[in-house]
Amino acid sequence: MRYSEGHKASTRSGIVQTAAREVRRKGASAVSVADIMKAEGLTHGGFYRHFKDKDALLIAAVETALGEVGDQLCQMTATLSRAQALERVITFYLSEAHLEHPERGCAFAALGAELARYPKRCRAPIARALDQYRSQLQALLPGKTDDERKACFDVLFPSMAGCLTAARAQVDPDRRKEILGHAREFFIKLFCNGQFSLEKDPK
Amino acid sequence: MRYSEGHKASTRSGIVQTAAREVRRKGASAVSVADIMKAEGLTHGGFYRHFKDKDALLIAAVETALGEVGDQLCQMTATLSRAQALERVITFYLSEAHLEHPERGCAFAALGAELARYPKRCRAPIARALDQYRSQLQALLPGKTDDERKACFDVLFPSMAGCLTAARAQVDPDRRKEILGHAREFFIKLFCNGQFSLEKDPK
DNA sequence: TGTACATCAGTGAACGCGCGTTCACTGATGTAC
DNA sequence: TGTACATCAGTGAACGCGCGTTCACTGATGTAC
Repeated sequence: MRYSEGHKASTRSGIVQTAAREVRRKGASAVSVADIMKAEGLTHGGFYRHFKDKDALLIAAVETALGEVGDQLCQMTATLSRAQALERVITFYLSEAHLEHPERGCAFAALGAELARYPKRCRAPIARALDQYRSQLQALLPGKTDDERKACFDVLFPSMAGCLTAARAQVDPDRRKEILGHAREFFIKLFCNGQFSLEKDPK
Repeated sequence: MRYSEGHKASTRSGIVQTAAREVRRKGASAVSVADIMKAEGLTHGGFYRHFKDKDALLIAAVETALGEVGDQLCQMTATLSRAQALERVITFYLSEAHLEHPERGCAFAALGAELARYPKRCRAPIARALDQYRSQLQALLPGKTDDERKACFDVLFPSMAGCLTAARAQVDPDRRKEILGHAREFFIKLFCNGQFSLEKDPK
């Protein structure tokens, strides 16, 4: 059968969206090409009309997942002052919703160390996507220059991701919330209540 | 053939050691029972004389890996004051040696989100092992009570692990070191140069 | 002391399974003439 | 306008492969008598 204009692009986009969700939920190695295609109502054979191989899908999925959350964070803080924006970002990132729904959340938190173990060909595009995530979000962070804001990102986001992951690694719901609470309290106090200055020490 | 006393225990221990290393290097799903046994000079069939299944090995490997690094951190700080110990811990955790050698480092940093996706039966033992890691290391952390030190662990270790993971996810060596440097500078400044107090606000 | 049997860590062929990937095929529609 | 052919997203059987797990077997040594 012949399909309408844009049909192929929309199929591809659906595959990527589903992959972005499932990869965050189960990890890259636990997600199969056939599962993704089935979720889209297709069969596995057609996959290779859209992607060279599974690695290409993984790259697209991670890029999409990071972009989605980046956009979401920018949107939800668009009308806020920088100080309010930062508190909003931290509160959202360390929220119970984010804890319970890795499949809709930050891909770095969901995949973490897996990203560093992807096949060689995937590493560079993924590293680039992470740096792009930083570029997108740096405007929300404190610092007088872009370099300072970037340095802030390099610490704040991976740190929050680590705490979120630690909470997710726990089983007991109270313990999960406890870790998240400790982290939220810490980062809010630190970055929003002015107890710590990120400025360089005058040498 | 019949083996000397303690032979079985030492074989088992060798399997666990190798698994602890390889799991941190490649991730749990990329390590096969056959590979581990081969590395021990054995064949895959004998594995089931030592472990019920692969999950049981994973649990033992994670417990062992966490315990090793916990012991190492305690030993290297045994003769130091608490302030010196904390700086030593941060410097070691965020060192380039740790960056480049996940297979000998912190299992939480090496496995991260994977731990939260292990088969159900593994989750509780692993969560317990993580809490034991915290109990072992809390004495090195600032805080007036055990609860305060535990809360400090809940933030500091996952945060450092997240930053280490972010560095490992990068490809360019300079960028890897840059992230690690930002994190080291931040945590040292914060916890060792007294710019931030972890005490609760008096309400 | 000698003999028959029990033990049990380790062997390696075999199993069923799910995976990524390939490929001949389908069939509705566009296009050339 | 009608006909023959080209296009190409999607199908589903088939492939080779590596995996976790099972199991009948091995063989050196311990033990019972």
